[in-house]
Amino acid sequence: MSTAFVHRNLPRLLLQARESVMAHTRPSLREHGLSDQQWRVLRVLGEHGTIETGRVAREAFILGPSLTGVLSRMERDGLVRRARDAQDQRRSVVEATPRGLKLVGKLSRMIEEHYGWMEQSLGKRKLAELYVLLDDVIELERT
Amino acid sequence: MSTAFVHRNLPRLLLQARESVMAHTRPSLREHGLSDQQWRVLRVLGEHGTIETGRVAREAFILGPSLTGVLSRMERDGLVRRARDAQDQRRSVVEATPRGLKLVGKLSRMIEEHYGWMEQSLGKRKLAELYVLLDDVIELERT
DNA sequence: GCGATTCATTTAATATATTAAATACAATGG
DNA sequence: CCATTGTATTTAATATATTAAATGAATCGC
Repeated sequence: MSTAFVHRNLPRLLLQARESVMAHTRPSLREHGLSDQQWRVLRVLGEHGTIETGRVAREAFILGPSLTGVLSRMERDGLVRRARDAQDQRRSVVEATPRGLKLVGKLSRMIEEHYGWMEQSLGKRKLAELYVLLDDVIELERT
Repeated sequence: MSTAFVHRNLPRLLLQARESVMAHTRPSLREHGLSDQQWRVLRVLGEHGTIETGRVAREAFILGPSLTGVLSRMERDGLVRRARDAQDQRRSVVEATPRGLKLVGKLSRMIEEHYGWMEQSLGKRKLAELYVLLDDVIELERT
């Protein structure tokens, strides 16, 4: 009406695209009692085994203070175990419990199937292009 | 370590890309006392004038219950004004105050400059391609 | 007109995000 | 060694997200 925006709303588009992808995954996560963040943490633990919480925060893209709560709830639910790092008492390390690991396996298979579906419906080529463009945008920040 | 993911983490990439873009805008928003969500709302109001809160929710990509709180804090801060819709008493309508509109103008100019910078550093062509690919991904959900 | 249904928004309860400040430990220089 | 400085995590306070349920108003069929 009054204010004119020449360009499209890129942050909003990225948010919408993310929601669109997660719309397929989320119901499965919820069925297993996982929040988006808990899944991100679990996935990182599945890839790395026992690791420092600081690294979990970076890889799962969750800020420290949020991670504190996420991990304690996951501990409460028997998905992870925490301990102080023996070498450096400031740090703490986390690992998935057997139950947590089982969940990662089950859900990651499901998600890989989803990628297969996306490659078919969107095209393997386009998906690869998207990865490259997103990497480029992410790189811009480091400038 | 144990679990193997063949594909890249698309939701995470989209999240990172969004953060990367917002990293430029956010400091200006905060200087003016705005949260990300408040800016999204303000931007919508700048484009549409007086509109129903339901539409604000859709366009700003904020769920109803969250919007309730966002709007009351914005009202508290003198950025918007709310009223019941005369025709349909279930709905409520919002509009930006003069102060809110002034902010939209100032920040939208700043943001348009940012797009100019992105077009230069990333390339106008690539940015356009990204828009198309994101639209495609968003379309997938409607299938 | 009236009851059932539908629709828009809000309330409630819990989880997560954000920023600043606190804590607790480690590394370092003098 | 000890005081200083730096680092990892947590606490605190407020804002937002998420899901279900409640409220209040419109609509529909009869």
